Amino acid sequence: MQDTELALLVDRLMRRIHFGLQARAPEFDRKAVGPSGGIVLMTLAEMGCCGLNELTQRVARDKSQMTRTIRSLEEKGLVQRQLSPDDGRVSLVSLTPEGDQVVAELMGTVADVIGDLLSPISHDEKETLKELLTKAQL
Amino acid sequence: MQDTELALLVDRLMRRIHFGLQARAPEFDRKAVGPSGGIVLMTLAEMGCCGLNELTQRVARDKSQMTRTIRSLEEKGLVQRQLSPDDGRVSLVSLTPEGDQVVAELMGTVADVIGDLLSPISHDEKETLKELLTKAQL
DNA sequence: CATTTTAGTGGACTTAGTCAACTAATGGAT
DNA sequence: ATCCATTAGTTGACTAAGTCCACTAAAATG
Repeated sequence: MQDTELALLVDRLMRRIHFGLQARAPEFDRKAVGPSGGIVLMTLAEMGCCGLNELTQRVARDKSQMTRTIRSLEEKGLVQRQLSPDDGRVSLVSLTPEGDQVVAELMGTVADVIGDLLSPISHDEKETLKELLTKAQL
Repeated sequence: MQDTELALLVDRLMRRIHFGLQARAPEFDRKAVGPSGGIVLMTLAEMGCCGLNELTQRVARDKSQMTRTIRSLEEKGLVQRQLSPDDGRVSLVSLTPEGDQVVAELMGTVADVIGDLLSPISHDEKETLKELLTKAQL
């Protein structure tokens, strides 16, 4: 019943990651992708080429918002789209080479920030945490 | 190095909780406190009476935003403030009886939503998750 | 075919976050 | 005491993100 605490813990952790990244944004976010762009880019790196809708589901955001985020990333040359040959409705999104590079930098910084934040727990505990969160989400 | 994944996992979980609550908001959020108000109320329940700044640190938000959130909750009669007798700068914030009640309903719904979302993992695993997240944050 | 779903887009609006400037109380330092 | 730096909180102006709804066009259903 008091799993409520979990919501607060997750929220706090998220916010702290956010703050950590924010502080270092000037150093690494040359393309000004911002938090939402960053999430999308990293997710895209994880999923490879995929439909916009699929991506939207994964990051659990509104599809209209995703349209705008992708457009912005496209304008920055980090992402490209092409119509699916199989289904004329879906537009497949993928990282450009430049996008790959931005993702790499981004991931480096994220890993740094998380490393700092989670320094109180051991490597094994981090793995456990990751496993649990992964398992929790289907 | 690929702790990056953790950021995505945490973000996703947060978003799913958010969606789950959003969907049920009409049923329980009579006071329209919204996500940010909800976080503050629950945190306040956890901390008891505390200074605004202390609260701001805990929820890891901007203090100017907190000023506004608290004012809104105050106008709804869910929260009250009084100047600290020890320090004329700090205004102590606490839940009103009505605030307590709103928090109780809110926590019920949050527990529900999290229960649904985390159904793939066992009770023990949930405890582990909570412990790890707690330990991770000092 | 006609109908319903599904993918994606656009508009209008609300909420939340950001950043800098400001007031006022406090805690030292001399 | 008094000057100075710090800390708590507030305000304003702005940007970013989320939400909701209506819409187009391409599948899928049957």
